[in-house]
Amino acid sequence: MPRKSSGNYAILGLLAIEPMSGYDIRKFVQEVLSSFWNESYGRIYPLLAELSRQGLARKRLERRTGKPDRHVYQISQRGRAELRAWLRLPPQPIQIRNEASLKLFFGANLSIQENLRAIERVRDRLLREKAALAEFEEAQARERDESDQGEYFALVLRLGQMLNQVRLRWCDEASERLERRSRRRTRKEA
Amino acid sequence: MPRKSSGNYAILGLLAIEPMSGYDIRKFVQEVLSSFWNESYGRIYPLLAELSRQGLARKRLERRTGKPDRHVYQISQRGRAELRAWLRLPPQPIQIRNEASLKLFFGANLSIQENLRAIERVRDRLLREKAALAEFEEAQARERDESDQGEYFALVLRLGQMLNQVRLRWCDEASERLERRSRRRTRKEA
DNA sequence: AACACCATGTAAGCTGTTACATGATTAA
DNA sequence: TTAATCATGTAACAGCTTACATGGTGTT
Repeated sequence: MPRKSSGNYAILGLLAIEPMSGYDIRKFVQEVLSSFWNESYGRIYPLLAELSRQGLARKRLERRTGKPDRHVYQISQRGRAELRAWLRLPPQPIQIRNEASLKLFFGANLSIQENLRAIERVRDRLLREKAALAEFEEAQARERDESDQGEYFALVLRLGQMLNQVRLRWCDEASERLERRSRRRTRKEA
Repeated sequence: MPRKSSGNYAILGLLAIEPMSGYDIRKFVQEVLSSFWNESYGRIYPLLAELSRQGLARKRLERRTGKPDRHVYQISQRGRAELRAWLRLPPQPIQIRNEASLKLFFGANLSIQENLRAIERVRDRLLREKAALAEFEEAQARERDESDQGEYFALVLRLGQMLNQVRLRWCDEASERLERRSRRRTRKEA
């Protein structure tokens, strides 16, 4: 049996937390998982249909007044079993494409000043992320969710915060190093 | 004009460091860039051909005795200009798929012990990465490369080390939290 | 002779994004 | 009525991996 792609299981895992629509899933992924996962609409809807066809999730129409109707998917017992089996497999290696790092690695092709500005922009992004993470933490603290799901959510949130913090520290360090180098250069030219 | 994919420029950037063959590029990416970038053979060779067709790199056959001949690509002046233009564009957002984090996020579907073992495996991977990074640092220190390229290499190497370190710290913290939770649970059952 | 590494390339097929099409509801 | 958000889906295309095919060279 060819191993199914992780996208299937990512969605199955979310349905195991609570029943969701495709729209919910997209939102959840963007808001909560974005620091280590992504799924687009173009994948979510076909994958939901497939999960439904395979009997791993059940689709039901939720009629609502005041808001558009929606298709809510609920994980089945077989779905949970498949999810657990997948969770036990060794994880695939991390896949990453960090264009900002790549560009800095090629920084020798630009001026030091341009690279300093690039690092500044990275820092801005990190500060915005930091604020978003802090909001999550507050929301979490307010909810006082003692469930297992709450615990694992807290763990990955903490990882996100630690990574964010260390990246910010790196920005400071890198800026300082480049500024020193820039000053050394000006002195030599004089 | 449709914006070309970053793969083109990643390869162009490597050729700007020194002339390389497809094989060299693959090796370099795996050894040096793997913490933030990846390119497979299936992309490298077609992209090299395209760069050559567009006049951004020149291909030449290097005949060697004692080793197989190889096709070495050298960046052209136009290639350097295109590279600089790309470097100045704002970077694409980070793309990441971290299956290990995703699985831990879904940890509530497994036992605490299973999740602890998963974290142990992550830690092992990180320790191996740490050793590889330390080797790089030593090689760097030995070379005493004072060029700009050496400086930018050192910067991204440093980022890699800081991220590795903080991830290891997170493993310790997460293990401790889960162990506490596990003990609390056993007490309650008693 | 076998294995490891060097070296180049292609084809099939999956993965994943983007743009498009469609329409409901709510608030300004 | 305009914009924002909620909501579902598809089609075209680009990105990317994997397996395969092929062959040279060096070491054990």
